[in-house]
Amino acid sequence: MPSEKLANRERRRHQGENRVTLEDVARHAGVAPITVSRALNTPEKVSAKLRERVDHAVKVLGYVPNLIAGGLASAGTKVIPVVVPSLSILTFIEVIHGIQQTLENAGYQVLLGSTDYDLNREAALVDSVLGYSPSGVIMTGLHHRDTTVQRLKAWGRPVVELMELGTSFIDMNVGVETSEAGGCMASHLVERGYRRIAFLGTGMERDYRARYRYQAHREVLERAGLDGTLLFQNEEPASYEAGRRVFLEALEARPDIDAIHFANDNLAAGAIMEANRQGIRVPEDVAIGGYLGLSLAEHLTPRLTTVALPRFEMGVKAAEMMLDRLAGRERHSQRVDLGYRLAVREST
Amino acid sequence: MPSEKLANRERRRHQGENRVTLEDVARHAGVAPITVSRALNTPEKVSAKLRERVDHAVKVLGYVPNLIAGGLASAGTKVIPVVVPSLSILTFIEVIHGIQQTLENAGYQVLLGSTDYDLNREAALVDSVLGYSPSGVIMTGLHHRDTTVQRLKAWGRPVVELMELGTSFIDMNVGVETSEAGGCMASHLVERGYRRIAFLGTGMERDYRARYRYQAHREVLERAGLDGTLLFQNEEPASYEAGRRVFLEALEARPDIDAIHFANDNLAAGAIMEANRQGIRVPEDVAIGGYLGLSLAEHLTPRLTTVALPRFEMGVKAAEMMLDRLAGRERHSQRVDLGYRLAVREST
DNA sequence: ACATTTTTTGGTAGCGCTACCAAAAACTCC
DNA sequence: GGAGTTTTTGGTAGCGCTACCAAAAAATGT
Repeated sequence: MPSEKLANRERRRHQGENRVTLEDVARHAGVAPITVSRALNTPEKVSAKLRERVDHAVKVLGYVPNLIAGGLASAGTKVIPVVVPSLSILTFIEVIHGIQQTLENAGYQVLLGSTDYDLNREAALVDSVLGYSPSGVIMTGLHHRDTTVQRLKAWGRPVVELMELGTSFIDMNVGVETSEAGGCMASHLVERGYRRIAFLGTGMERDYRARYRYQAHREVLERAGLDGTLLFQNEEPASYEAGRRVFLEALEARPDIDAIHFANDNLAAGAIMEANRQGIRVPEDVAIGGYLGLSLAEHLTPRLTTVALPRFEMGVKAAEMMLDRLAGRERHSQRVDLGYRLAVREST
Repeated sequence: MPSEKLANRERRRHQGENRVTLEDVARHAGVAPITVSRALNTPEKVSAKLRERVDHAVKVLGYVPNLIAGGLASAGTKVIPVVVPSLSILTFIEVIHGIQQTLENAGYQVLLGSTDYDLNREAALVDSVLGYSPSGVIMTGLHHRDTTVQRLKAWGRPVVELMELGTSFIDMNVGVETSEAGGCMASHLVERGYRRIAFLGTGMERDYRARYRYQAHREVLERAGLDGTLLFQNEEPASYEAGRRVFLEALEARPDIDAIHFANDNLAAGAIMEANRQGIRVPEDVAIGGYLGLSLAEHLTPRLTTVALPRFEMGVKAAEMMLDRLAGRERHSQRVDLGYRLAVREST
């Protein structure tokens, strides 16, 4: 025989938590709960007199809106997951910085996810963060598992994919033509008259964008009648030390190399610093070019020639595209090319 | 005269969303909704046979748990806000990396907040993120508005404050003795025999930890009978360029300086690279010490002497302390000193 | 075979807010 | 002053899941 239904008060959950709710604020202010909600969220719909009473009650009671309940009731939160392959690579850090600053200023929160270049992990992460009913998702790169693409398309809310540009993207795409950017450095080295140009990279097994750049590098060299297969790589994560090591490896294997195209500036910087220590003159003995545009590039001796990406701006733009979409504005194209810049300095 | 109550189906919200809910999964699997919830969250409480039916239904229907609803029902989410003063300073980036990796591996999500060294902004941010009913909060530094401290203490869930160690903290504290660390470099320079030692920093108006280190630097010098007031600073954000500039400023103002204690490695690296360009010999003409332990320090010519902080480890430890608390374990002290290390290299 | 205990499964009110519908109050026009 | 319109305020079911209580089934012991 079922027991009698408990009164609401008796059946209460989370005993002892005793948090102030919107209902408490409503009672204190002498208005309906929905008026408190309106006062906080759409104050223009509430008279000045009642707004004042509500604001006072909020202050006196120390009320903090429960965004979980609000999110459930309105089918969404002001959270934007940002999914990147790595948090130890400065590129993504600067992008995140641009995103976070722009979104936070617009009243949104960034949920941070890192896939470690693993598409299965990305798929699981996307499933997980969608559970928070975010307003949209910002993710890195155009390569995903089919399930991830399908899931996000079916989800139907704004998605920005950033870094490289492509012709096929889920919703919006912002970045640079990554192959073209790689080819740009190769062209520069060829135009400078170098003949035995090597490509040095690390972690390229996982970093397909670096592979694209090598591809483009190769094509440029072969079109110029040069050997594009001088490639030195390993799977170390990119670092100054990795750059130092792969640089020494390359010079030992092929002392005739007259220019090196590094997959990124960290590697290039490590090489330049090692060259300085060993009395190898850059660019006299070997020219060095990088990719990314780290600020360090301007301070090295010699200053590093690099292909500079607008990383922080990319983050800002991705966030702006997201916010415009969320606000129902269509100010941006769905595909935005931010362009890169060849910064020719002393190292070539 | 009020209209008749609408049937549930007729009164349904969010028309057209048509998302798969746990109830749909329950119907498909032929079990109660709570059984689906248990199968997903505490599978050991469900028989293997029913678990299989549930898992199959989840897959067939493409169900994604609504963590908002789950969070409301259970009075909490598996989200951990991480609040840092800046996303453009490598220190905090590496800490965030340690935190995020550890929490993500434990099934938690990081909500990222940046205060830009503004305690009012921090207060607003804390109020905002508490609205998501997070499991705990990780924040940077021990300086907060009184309202922030009161709010977090009243909240009663785990809070970790990281970076500098103190005697008064909200809940848990992990970091290093920041003054002692600053004094360490000063002692090193004094012991090395330098007599006119300057302290160079930027952004110290906002970065109280740097001020603490200057304070300690000063005390060490004055205890050694030396002038501790040789201070060169401005409010530029720390960068290689800022380091370059303040370095040149200091040398111009006081050509007799024989050693420089930089507030951080970015500044020190900028100075060393500029010294190289200008033919100023380090440490012969002027010795240089830094603070932080950037990997760049090991690659410069000369290699930089620095006080190294375990930044990534600090993040990992903060997250572990949080997770232990959340799991009801008391493996850690509430105050963990990670220690720093004086890395003596060529620049002194 | 039955009693007792343990394990598994289920019902439902409620977590806190808001979308939706509606009523009341205020304002404007004739 | 009353009719019509606009603005402001209110009631409540429901968003999706789960804590709590309870029932049913299975397992164990005598």
